[in-house]
Amino acid sequence: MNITTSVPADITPHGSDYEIVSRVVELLTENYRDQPSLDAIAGDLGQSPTQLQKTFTRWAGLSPKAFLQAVTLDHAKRLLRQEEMPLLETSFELGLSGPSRLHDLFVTHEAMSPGEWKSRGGGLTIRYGYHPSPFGVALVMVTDRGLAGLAFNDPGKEKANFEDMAGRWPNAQFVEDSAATASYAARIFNSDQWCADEPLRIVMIGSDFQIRVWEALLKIPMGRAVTYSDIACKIGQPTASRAVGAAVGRNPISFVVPCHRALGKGGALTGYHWGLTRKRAMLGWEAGKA
DNA sequence: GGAATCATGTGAT
DNA sequence: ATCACATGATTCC
Repeated sequence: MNITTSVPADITPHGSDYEIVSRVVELLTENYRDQPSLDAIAGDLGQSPTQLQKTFTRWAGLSPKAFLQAVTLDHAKRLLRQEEMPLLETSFELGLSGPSRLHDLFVTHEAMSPGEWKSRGGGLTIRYGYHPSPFGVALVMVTDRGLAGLAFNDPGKEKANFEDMAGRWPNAQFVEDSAATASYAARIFNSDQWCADEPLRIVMIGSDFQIRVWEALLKIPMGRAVTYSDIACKIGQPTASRAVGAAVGRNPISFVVPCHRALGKGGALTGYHWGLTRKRAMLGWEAGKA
């Protein structure tokens, strides 16, 4: 099969594909040692093997088997080793003024001033909405300056999820307005629309250190990965790898700021705020697009 | 080898 | 001050 034209087929009306897919991913990664057959997995999930195969491939652009390979330690190490090109070398100064191509979807970013950060979102109006995505239902948050937050719901955790996000800017005012967020959602999850004509505007609300880390993440191209300590070096604090981990984990705009491309030094997937399974899913999904 | 243990920077309390 | 971390390197068995 060839290029999956990331049409809405990827994005089912109720995001139910992801729920199936995520369970497949779980099963595969938990038991990859005994190489479970497609039939066995399908049996566990109460699906027909062919149906499952089809759903999965439509979603990822990869067969379950190829997917498993793509999130293997081996592959992750390869992603890391490709470190040759400028990658993070490209100076920050260059990226900071005016629109520039950071990330595969074109992104311009803007950081909140320290004062705005200290006010913890005071005086800020944040509009939010829920939209289907390849990784489950996405919670999208925007300000008039651009995209401020992106999170993913697990079924049943919606409330905790919202509070997690809203709690980051306790003094902001939140208004449900999915009309305002819909265009962002559509744009983000259709790789077709990752083009330069109208860059995606995001606004980073965070401490100085966090913003430096998130900027570094934006420079990781699709299908590549870096380690936490790489990032630490690039922001000029080689011993701060652990702090980097904490900052990465605090990134409010998951996926757009590709926090899923940060791996442990040995290539192992370490943690992910929205669940390790989802991190694997994202990496596999990208492998299918690349 | 693999578990236990440190050194470590940041941000929240 | 103190604590929890999406880390990483070192040191024991």
